Amino acid sequence: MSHTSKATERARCVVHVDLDCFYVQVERKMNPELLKVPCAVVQYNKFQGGGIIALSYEAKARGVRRSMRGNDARVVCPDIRLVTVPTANEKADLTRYRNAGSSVFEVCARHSDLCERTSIDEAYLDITLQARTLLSNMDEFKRRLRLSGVMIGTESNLADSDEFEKEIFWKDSLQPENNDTQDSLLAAGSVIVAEIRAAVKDKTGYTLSAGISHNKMLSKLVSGKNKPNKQTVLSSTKVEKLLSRLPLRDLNGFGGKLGDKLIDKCSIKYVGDLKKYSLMKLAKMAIGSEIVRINSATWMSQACRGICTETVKSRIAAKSISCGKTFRGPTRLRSIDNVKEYIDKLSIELAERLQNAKQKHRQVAKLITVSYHTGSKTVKRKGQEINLTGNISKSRSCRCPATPNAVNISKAVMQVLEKELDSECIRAGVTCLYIGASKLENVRDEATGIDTLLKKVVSASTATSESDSHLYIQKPKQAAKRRTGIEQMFTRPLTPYEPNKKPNRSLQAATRVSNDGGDIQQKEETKPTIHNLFFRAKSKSTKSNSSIRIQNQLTWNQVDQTVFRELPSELQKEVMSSIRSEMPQQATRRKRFKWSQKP
DNA sequence: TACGGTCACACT
DNA sequence: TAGTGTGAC
Repeated sequence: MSHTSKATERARCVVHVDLDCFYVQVERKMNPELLKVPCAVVQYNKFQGGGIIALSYEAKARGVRRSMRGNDARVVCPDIRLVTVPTANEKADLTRYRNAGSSVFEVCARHSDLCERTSIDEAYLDITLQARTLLSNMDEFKRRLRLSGVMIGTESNLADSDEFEKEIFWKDSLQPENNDTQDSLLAAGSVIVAEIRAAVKDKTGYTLSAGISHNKMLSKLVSGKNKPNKQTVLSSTKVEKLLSRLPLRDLNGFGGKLGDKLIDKCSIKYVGDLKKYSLMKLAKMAIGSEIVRINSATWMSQACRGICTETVKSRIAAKSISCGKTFRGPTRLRSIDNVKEYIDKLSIELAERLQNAKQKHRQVAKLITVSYHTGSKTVKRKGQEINLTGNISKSRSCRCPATPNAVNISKAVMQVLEKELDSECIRAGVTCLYIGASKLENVRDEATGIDTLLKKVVSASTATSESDSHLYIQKPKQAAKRRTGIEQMFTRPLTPYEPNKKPNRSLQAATRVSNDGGDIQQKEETKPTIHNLFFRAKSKSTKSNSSIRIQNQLTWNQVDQTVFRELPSELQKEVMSSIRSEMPQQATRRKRFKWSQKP
């Protein structure tokens, strides 16, 4: 990556924070006897000692693995301490971990520009502006650097790593003196992250690890490289080499069926191997009898080059709340009464959590969804049992009751289920029940006191900007015209570009699609799922044609210059060649300008 | 009949 | 929209 001042201006400092063996930390805080001994947190303990959901580093060192049951863990580590997750309403109750996580990310949110919680124990932070500010004052930088204990410019913590890792992962080994490098931004970021981690430790007692880099994908990739309780920096200069040797499945998004397919059918071993497929080849590439979708091809094409333009949002509250339970083996539910019994229990938990969301985040749900799995459906033909459908999984929704207490939720859910669960389903047995609340919207204050009225005014004037509040505020969604592939990646409507509105412009997130009213909606990055990467047999014939056809519709005027500039030169050439046939003269001028930045 | 309980999100 | 499926932890 070039170190032009333009690149430095655009560079972001994105952090991924990850709490170390979090459930264990929570249990240890409650019971210090568990400190420094091998221990694991298990869920339910009736079947083979329960399923392990968290492990201390001492237990990992003794050979215990997450895939083991509690009993297996005792075999390899006889003195392991097993702590059982509390239960409520006959199911595992994760409230204590959820709340502990919230306390951590509230601290993070107070200390960073943007904090986006992505799971019970992980979040992304964007500290670009803070890092830039720190970088602009070298004396201050050096003072805080000394206090933070961050080692700048030395290779450390890698004594046990192999030579390749030593070259790639430097723990905060960046040179901040040269203000014009992107690395200096990360160096300043390192100091800020160390301060945030110290604040979290101080306020909550929990330790976390962090990855610091220029985008979400890269920071997540390295946040676990020096666990526990350490942070790792990934310089942009090391990205290409790192990805060239990174096993494909290790990159976020490739860990599932997609990764398997690419490895099996295309002999791709490392992330970098994907680069040998051009964007167009990725789009047309056959994997078995299936074809990669073009919009996911663009995602892959960027990912294998270390490009990820997804922005960090400001949100620490969940967008949906759900709870459920599986009923394996003999516990499967075989009567509607039995189903109701558990829906009642789940409703108690959901109602409590909704109450909490209202108090804490002023959220109210609009939609209730129930989903269930049943066993196989079979019929008898000519005296033989024939399996018709295999397991069934379905979900149905209904409006959330105005007063979402347990009784009302259960009543609404059962109304749906009684229609849905026919005698055949009941005969097959229900193996899984989930209920959830979604479409969480920001509730208006209902009290009428003068202070509340004042608050209302304040919230109306400020709460529309996500960055002004750490609460997630649901914006009215508008149906965007869906665009795919290259068109989606490079086009933008004719609206003024606001360079300072966000720390960095996002590539696909910058794809703003005009709606009827001229409103703008941000289209987020396409996530690669096996579902959206491969055409299913039934839709193959029609959909593939429309996807591939997109390249012919692209014109130079639709190309987003800021997006184009960020692409590696080979991708730029590819895009150019795909539209060259209709290039107008004006475009030629632009083209020369662009090429001049990429020698 | 044994990797559970949750989340987010893409796509149709 | 509502429903289905994937992926991650």
